[in-house]
Amino acid sequence: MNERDHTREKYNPQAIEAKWQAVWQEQHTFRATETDPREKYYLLVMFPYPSGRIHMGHVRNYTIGDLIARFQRLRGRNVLHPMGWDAFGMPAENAASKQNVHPREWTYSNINTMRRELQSMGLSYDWQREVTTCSPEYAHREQELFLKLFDKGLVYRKLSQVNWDPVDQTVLANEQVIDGKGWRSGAPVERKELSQWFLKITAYADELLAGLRQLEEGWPETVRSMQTHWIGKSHGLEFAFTIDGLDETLPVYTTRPDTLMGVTFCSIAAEHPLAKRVAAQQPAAQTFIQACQTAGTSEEAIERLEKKGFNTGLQAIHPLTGERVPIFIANFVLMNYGTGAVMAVPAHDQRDFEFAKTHHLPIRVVIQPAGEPLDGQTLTAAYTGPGILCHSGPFDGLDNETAKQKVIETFVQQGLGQATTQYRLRDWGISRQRYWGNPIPVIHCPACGLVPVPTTRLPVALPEDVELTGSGNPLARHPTWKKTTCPRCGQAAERETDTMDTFTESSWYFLRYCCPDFQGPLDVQRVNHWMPVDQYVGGIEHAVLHLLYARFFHKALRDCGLVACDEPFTRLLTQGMVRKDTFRCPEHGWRYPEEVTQQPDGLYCTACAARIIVGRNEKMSKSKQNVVDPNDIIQGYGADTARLFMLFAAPPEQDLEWNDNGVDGAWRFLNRLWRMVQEIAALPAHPPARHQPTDPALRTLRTKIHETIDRVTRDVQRFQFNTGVSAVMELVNATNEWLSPSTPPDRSAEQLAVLREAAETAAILLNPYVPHLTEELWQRLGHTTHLSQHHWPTTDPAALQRAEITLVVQINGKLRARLTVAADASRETIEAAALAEPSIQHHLAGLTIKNRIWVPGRLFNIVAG
RNA sequence: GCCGGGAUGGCGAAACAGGUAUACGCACCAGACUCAAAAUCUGGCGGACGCAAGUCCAUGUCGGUUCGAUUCCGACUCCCGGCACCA
Repeated sequence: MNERDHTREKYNPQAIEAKWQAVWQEQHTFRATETDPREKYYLLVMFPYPSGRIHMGHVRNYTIGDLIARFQRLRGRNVLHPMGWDAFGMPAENAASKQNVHPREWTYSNINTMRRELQSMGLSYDWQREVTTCSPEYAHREQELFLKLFDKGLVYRKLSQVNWDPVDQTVLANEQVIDGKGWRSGAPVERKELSQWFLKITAYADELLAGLRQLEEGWPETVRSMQTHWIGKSHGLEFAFTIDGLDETLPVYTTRPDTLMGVTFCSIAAEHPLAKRVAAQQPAAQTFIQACQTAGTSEEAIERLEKKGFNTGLQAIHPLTGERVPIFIANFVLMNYGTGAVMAVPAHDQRDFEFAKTHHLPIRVVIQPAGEPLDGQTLTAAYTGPGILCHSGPFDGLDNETAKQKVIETFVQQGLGQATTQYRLRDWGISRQRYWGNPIPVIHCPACGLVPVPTTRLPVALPEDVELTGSGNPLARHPTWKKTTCPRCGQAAERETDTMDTFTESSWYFLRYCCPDFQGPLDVQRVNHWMPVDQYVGGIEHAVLHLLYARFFHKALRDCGLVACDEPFTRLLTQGMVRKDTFRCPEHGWRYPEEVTQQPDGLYCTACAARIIVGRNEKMSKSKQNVVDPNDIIQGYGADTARLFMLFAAPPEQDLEWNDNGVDGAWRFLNRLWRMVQEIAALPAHPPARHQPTDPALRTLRTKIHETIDRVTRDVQRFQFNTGVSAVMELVNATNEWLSPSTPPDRSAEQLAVLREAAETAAILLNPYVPHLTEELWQRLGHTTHLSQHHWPTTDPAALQRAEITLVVQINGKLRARLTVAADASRETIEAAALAEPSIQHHLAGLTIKNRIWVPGRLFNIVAG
C-alpha cells in the first residue's frame, strides 16, 4: 500500500460548511465594533432587492465582497462587512395583488429565504447590523432625514411634466426611462403634468462633477464618464430676442455664440408659454402641440428623423443686426433644458439644418473651415467643426473659439445677455403613487399649506388594511388613512399620499449600517468612525441611478452635519454579469438545456426535433431560460466550489461565462488540495520551515511557497482574483511532486518542515476564497485557533532569492537560447557562456556584432548584422 | 451619431513597469490502475514543414517608434456597454 492510498476521509463540503458556519455564528467571528483599536476597513456590497431567491449575480457580487472582507481582516483591519435588504418596491405590490398576500408578508418571507441562502454561502457578514428598509424603524429614520433636507431647503414641490408609466400607473424619474419606456414595465412612457416632490440634486451638480475627479483612482473610468455625461455641464450665452409687435422677449441659450450671425429662425418647445399663447389664437397650433405631446414612442423613433415645426407667424428681432427671423414651434426643442427656446443656425447645427431643409429656410454659413470654403446652397450637412468667422460683421476673421468669448463679451458689455452654465441633470423627482414605499411625511392643510409632520409625530406609518389592485394610488384611495389634523392650526387636513422613490432608501443605507440600533436618524460619531466606505462592490447597472443619488444624498446629509466626508465611496469595483449560452427553438422559443438533445451535427429540440439556435452568451435571466440556480450548485458541490469557480473563471470586472465543466474543475482542485493537506497532516508533526533548507530541490519548493505568497497578495490587492487561484494551483502541483508514490517515504526534518509550510500557506492564501474548507484543513493541521482570525503570511526575503536564474539570449530580439546561471554570475561570465552556445554561434555565423543589450536577470540581446 | 471598454489556442483566460507569448484551468488525445466504468495518476496538446535536432509563422487589420511591441503611437475593422434631438 503506498502513501496515497490510505488517504482517509473524502472531502465532504456539506458537513464541513455546516460545521464552520455554526462556529462562526456562535462565536460572532465577524462582528465589527467601533472600540476595536485596529484600522477600520468598510467593505460594502450593494444590498439586494428581496425578489424571492438569490441568483448567480448575487453569488458573484457577494463572493467578491466576502473575499475582500476576509482578506482585509487577515491583513489586520477592523472590517465592517454588513448586509441588508432594499425591501420597498413595486414587485411586492404586484405579488400582493396577484397572490392576495400583504406586501410586507411577501417581502419578509423572501428575506428569510434569501438570508438562509446567503448564509449557506459562508459570507462573513456582521448580521447584527442587518438593515431592512421597509421596517418601521428604517422608514422612521428616513422620514427624519427627509425633514432635515426639507429644513435645508433641498425639498420642494412643483407642478411638472412627468414621465407617466401607464401600466404601473406611476411617475418615473428620467433615469428610470429607458429608450422611452418604463424601466420596470417596459411600457411606452407618456407625458403628464402633476404636482411632484423633488430633491434639489441640481444644487450639487458642480460638486458632484468635481467630486468625480477626486474618485479618479478608485472608480472605474466608465462610471465616472457616465456620471459626467449625465450631469452634462455646458457653458454658453443666454440672451433674448425681442418679438416684433409684442412687449415680451424670447430668451434663448446657446453653446455656440460664435454662430450668432448665422441665425435664420428661432424654435420653441411645444410646452413653451409663447406656444401656448399662440395656440390660444390659432387652432392649428393647438393641434400641432398636441401631436408633439401624444406622439407614441414607437412612432417617436421615426419622428425623430423628421424635424417638424409650426410657423407661429411671429418674428424675432436679432439683438445685434435687428434682422427679423420667423419663430417656429418645433417638435425637437425640449422645454426643460435651457430656456425652452433656441436660436437656429442651420449651417452649423445638424437639427437646425434638417429643419431648414424641410421648411425651405435660408442657410447662412458663418464659419469657414481651413481649406475648401463652404456654401450654404450646396451644403449637405451642418458644419460643426472649427474655423474662421465670416459674414459676421465685427467678428469676421476671428477663429471660432475666440469668437465665442468676443460675442459673450459684447453681449455682456451692452447689457444684452450673460455667460451662463447649463446642466443636463435635473432635480430628482421622488414622488411615487404607490403603497409599498416610505410615505412622504408632509400634511396638506387648507389654511397653512404644506406642513411637515413634526418629528415627535413620526413615523408616518403605512396603513395595514389596503386594497391593492395594481393600479392607481392605494394610499389616496384608502378611506381614512390620509385624514388627519394640521400640526400647526389643528384644523382638518390631509396627508401627502405619495411615497418616496425606493432609491431614497439605498441612498443612505450604508450610513445606517454604521449605527443600525441608533434611536435617531444617524449617530454622527459612529458614522464618522466607519465612513467613508473603503471599497464598494456592485453591478455596473447602477452607474448613474443609485451611485449618483447616493453621492448627492450623502453630500446633503453632510451639509446637515450628519456625516463628515465628502464622498461616500472611496473605491468602487463594478463586477461583470454572469452569462450562459442560450438555446432557442424556432417552434418553442427559449429552451432549457435539458430540453435540448445533442446530435452529431448539432443541437435539436427535444419536444419538436427542430434544430436549435445556439445564441451568444447572455446575461442569465428567467425569460431566456439560461439560469443556473446557485442552490443546486451549493447543494451539489458546496459553497466553496461555487465561490472558487466564480473567482477563478474571470477577473471580477469582466463578464463571466457560466460553464459546468469549469465548476467541475474547481471541485477537482479542492479535492486535490484536500488530499494533499490530509497527507501532510498525517506525516510526523513538525513546525513549518522558518529558514531555507539545505537540499537544493527542497529550496526550490520553499522559494515557490514564498513566491506564491507574493503573487497572491499582489493579485488580491489589485482584484486579480483569478490569477491568485492559479498561483496557489501551481504551488499545490509543485508540492504534490513531493508526495507522489515515487518519492521515498522516509522524510528528513527539513522536508517535513517545508511540506508543512506549503500546506499551511496554501490553506491561508485560499482562506478568503474557500473559507470553510481551509478552516477545516487548518484544524486538521493541528491548530486550535481559527484561520479566519489568523494573519496573512509574509514572505521570507531569503526564500525569494533564487540561487540560479534562467535568462534568455536573443539575436536581434529573437529568442535563440536559454541559459541557467548562478544568480550572482557576472555579466562577463554570462556573455561568454552565451556566445559559447552552439545555437548562438550558428545564428551569428557570418554576422558582426553591433551592439549588446543587457537586462540584468532577464536577458541578453545581441544585435548583429 | 457621441462617450467608454474590448479583440490572445478548440474554450475561460495569463503575461508586475517595453524583455522567454499562450501560465492556470477546461475540453480533447494517448497511457497506467480497473473485469469494466467512474474517480485518480502520467504524458501530449497554437499553426505549418521536418524522422529528428530544429526552422518559419502567429496576440483583430495595416503602418510607425524601438535592439526588442500582446504591451507605446497613428489609422481602420468588428464586438460589448452607456447616452442619444441637451441647442
